[in-house]
Formats: sequence, C-alpha cells, structure tokens
Amino acid sequence: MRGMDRIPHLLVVDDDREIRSLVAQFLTRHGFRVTGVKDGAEMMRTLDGARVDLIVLDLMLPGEDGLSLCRRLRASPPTAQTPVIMLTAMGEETDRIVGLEMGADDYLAKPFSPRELLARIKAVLRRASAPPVAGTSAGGAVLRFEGWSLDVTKRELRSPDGALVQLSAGEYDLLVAFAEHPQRVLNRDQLLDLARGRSAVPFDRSVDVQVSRLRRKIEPDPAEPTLIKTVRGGGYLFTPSVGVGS
Amino acid sequence: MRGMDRIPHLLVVDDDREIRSLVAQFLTRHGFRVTGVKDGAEMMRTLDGARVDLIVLDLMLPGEDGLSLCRRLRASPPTAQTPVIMLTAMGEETDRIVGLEMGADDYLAKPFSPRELLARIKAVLRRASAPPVAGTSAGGAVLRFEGWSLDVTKRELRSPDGALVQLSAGEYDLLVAFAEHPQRVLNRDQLLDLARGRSAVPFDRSVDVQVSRLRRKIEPDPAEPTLIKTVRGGGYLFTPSVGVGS
DNA sequence: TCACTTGGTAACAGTGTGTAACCGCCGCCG
DNA sequence: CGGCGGCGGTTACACACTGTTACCAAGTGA
Repeated sequence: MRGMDRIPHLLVVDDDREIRSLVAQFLTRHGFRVTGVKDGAEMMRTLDGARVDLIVLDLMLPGEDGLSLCRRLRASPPTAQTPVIMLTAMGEETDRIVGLEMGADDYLAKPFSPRELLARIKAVLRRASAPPVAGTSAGGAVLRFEGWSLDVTKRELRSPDGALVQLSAGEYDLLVAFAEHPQRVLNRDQLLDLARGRSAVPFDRSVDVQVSRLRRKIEPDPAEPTLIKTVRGGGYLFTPSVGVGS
Repeated sequence: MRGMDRIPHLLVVDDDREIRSLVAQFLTRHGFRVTGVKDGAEMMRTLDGARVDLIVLDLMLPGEDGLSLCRRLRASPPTAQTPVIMLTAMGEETDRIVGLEMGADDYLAKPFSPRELLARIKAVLRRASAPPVAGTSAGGAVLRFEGWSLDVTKRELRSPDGALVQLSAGEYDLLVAFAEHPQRVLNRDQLLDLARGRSAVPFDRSVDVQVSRLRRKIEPDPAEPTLIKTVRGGGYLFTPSVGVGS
C-alpha cells in the first residue's frame, strides 16, 4: 500500500462495547493499530493526543451523533483531511447520501462483515494516501517511464517531449495503478480495485474502455500498443520499467 | 536474468509440512536454494542468519499471520526490499481485498500448480533484479536464439533483422515454453502445461495447431521447419541454443 | 503394396477484446 | 434554472484468437 511504511492507526467510535471489541480485534489481527472509544467526547480526546489515520464512526451515538461529529472533524484543520468511514444501523438510501454529503469517505450499513469493513478501510486509506501529501512512496512524487513523467503530487502527466498531456481523473487513476505495478499482468478485477476501489460486475467492460481511452493518449501507435499490452485471458501488462524521482 | 549469477535463495513459510516439502522439492529441482520454515518466528530467525532473495509466505499461519509479517518485513530496512509472494487459501472475495494492497509483490490462491508458483517467482525475481532506472527502458530478461530475441518483460519478439513480430498470446506463451526448454523433446502434455497451465483432453490437437501457427510466423520455410522440429510419436523439439541477455 | 497411425492445416465456431456510439450524471455558467 | 460539456459506464458490433473438427499427406510396418 502506498505510503504505508508505518502501521496505520485507526480510531473506532461505537457505543456498543461488543462491536467495538470485535472490530478492534479483527483489525488488529490484520495489521492495524486500533483504538476504540465509545462516544464523541472520547474521540476528541484521543484525537488531541495521537495521530490517527482513519476514523470508523458510528452514526448513532449517545450525545452528539456521528453526522455532527463528522462535520466538526471536517471543520478544524488537524482532522479536516482524516478519512472517515461511517457506520449506520439503518441501511437506507438517505443515510448514505447524507453520510457522504457530511464528508464521510465511505459508509457501511450494519450488520456488516468485518472483511467488508477491512476492504473499505484499505480502499479509503489508499485513496487518501495519494493526493494530499503525495510523496508517500519512499519520497518519490514522480513516476518515470520511457521518457514520460507522472507527477502524483500534481496529478500531471508529461510526455517525453515535456508537453502536458490532459488526462481525465479515471485515466489518471488507471495509469497510476499501472505505473505502480509495472511488468506484471493485472487482471480486470485488480485494475478496477486499484484504480476505482470497486469490484467488477458481470460483463463489466469499463476497464477495457478506459484502457482504450488511455492508449489513445499515451501510445505512439494505439493500434499497436507497446506501453500497455493486452494479455488475452489475463488482463493488461504495463511493460516499461518505472523509476521514482522528484 | 540480470544480477542472477548466484543461485537465488528462497524462503518458504507455510505451516503445512506437506506443502512446504513439496514446494521445496519442486523449486530445488528447478535450480533454487530453498529453506522451508513453519511460522513467522522461524522466518525471522532465518532472516537474521542468512541472506534471502525472495519469500513465499502463507497468509494463514499459526501465531502472527502473513499480512502482519509482510508489514513487518517491509518496515525494517534489511528486508524492506525483499520480494514476497503471498499464498492464500481463500476464495475470490479475499483475493480482491488482499490483492496487491499488502505490500506483497504477487500472490497466488491455493490450490496452485507448482509451475504457476515457479512462473511467479521468476517474474518477481526478474522485476526485482532490474532496478528501475529513470528514463531508460532498462531491459529485463531477453531470450536469444538464431538472431531472434524474445523479450519476456515486454512480451515482444524481434526477428533477426530487428522487426517486431506480432504474436498472439497463445503463440507467445508457446514460444516461451520452447525457448525455456531448448534442445529437449517436449510432448504435447508438457507443452500444454507449460504454455497453458492445463492438461490435455482426449484427441487434443490444440498444440499441433498452435505449433503450426507459430511456425508460420518464425520459420523461414514453414513447410521445412528448422527451429521447431516435429518428433514423431514424441512431441516437438526446439533446436536452437538459447542465450539470456539484456 | 496396403492398412493404419500420426501430424499439418483449412475451416468453423465460441469466446475475448477494441472501440464507436450512446446516455445519464454532475459541475459550471449565463 | 436550464443548457452545456466533459466524464465514464454500458451497449453493440466488428474483429482477432483459439480449440475442435475434418480431411489429407506423410510416415510406418507387414
């Protein structure tokens, strides 16, 4: 995981002691440092004293509720960027909308599987570790290959002759996924996960189409790709060796 | 393979004694030095005392699990760069979650074929031994025969006059199988296994047809093959001697 | 020589991939 | 608001790839 050289510190906020301890155990087993607290007041105290990488926040809490807490997190600088995953007991559409609008990065309806939570946490951390404090991967903010340079701080791509190449957000994410895993065959599921943080649905062709669009912009001859090769039945292969630099 | 003048030392970490010994035997037969251990504690002890080029790490282990171990490897300098291939016993959902996010260089779902593991090990070692250098296309492993060069990093074949020859995925895989086992009669079963990872069904002629198609592209005179000879009742023989280079 | 086995390859069909076109979504701006 | 333009997922269709089948030629042994 990009920039994950430290063990990520998670803060779980839920008033149900049982859920809290189950979740904390599970996440600890999977390599995270976990602090569990029961309400917003404790959350704020914890945040004062420790750096936290991600907050898992129950919507229903005694005292101030999750939504309101989320808003407060977003309002003050030290935590304005800290990712939040919201837990809600109700699974209604409106919750989701409200939750996401409040500034949560993702949301999960109870009851949820720990594995699902784990997946969301990783996805959110991965997304969060990219844009703001980029240089995460061993100090390298720029990925270089075949004369191209991909600046992950500015989200900019420059061609070998130094020209800025306009990429859409999706094309950029896909290219980063490729450049971070060069010289290996990535199947469509992995690409979808790396670039979009989601998994494939049956007959999902979105990766193919995005690859096609990306090729149009970076391949000398899109009809005969050299940078992104197709591996029939396998996926795609980013062929250049990639260097990190600044 | 560049920088591969020593015999690579692999460390296999799996609590199942049978798997461990099977894998170790197989990899030893294929030219690696293999140490097998049963858990994370033994792994760490081994790493203290010996240099290891690649770790094959089971996800499910007694005590500390593979994910957590992987993170610890990454965290401390001596092993931060050591490639890890993760083995996972679980199904599809887990693949996605576990995916490439844990700092492993590759992963393989159980049950896997030893051949598949071998292929991944070679690929990972190849990537690891070609340290990324900005700008240059720092050639990986290239197989050379009779003036032809087969770049297994870029999946490209160049004819003696330097022209790119378009191969389909199947033709490419077949040619790699041949080039990695030159001057040996390979029967159809072996070829199918090497190139497709499957075994033959009754009356399976697919190898014959693919050989025919491949000959059309690489033999000076496909009617009178010289590179890929037919051994009646035996299989096929790749006649050139093959060199590795960059 | 004939009968039989084995391999070469054309033709076909099922499947995977490339990509143009379409459409809904969203942010932007008059 | 309402139109607009970019984005990205979906669909559709063309085309490439590959396993199967069929037929023929080459090889083999009696």
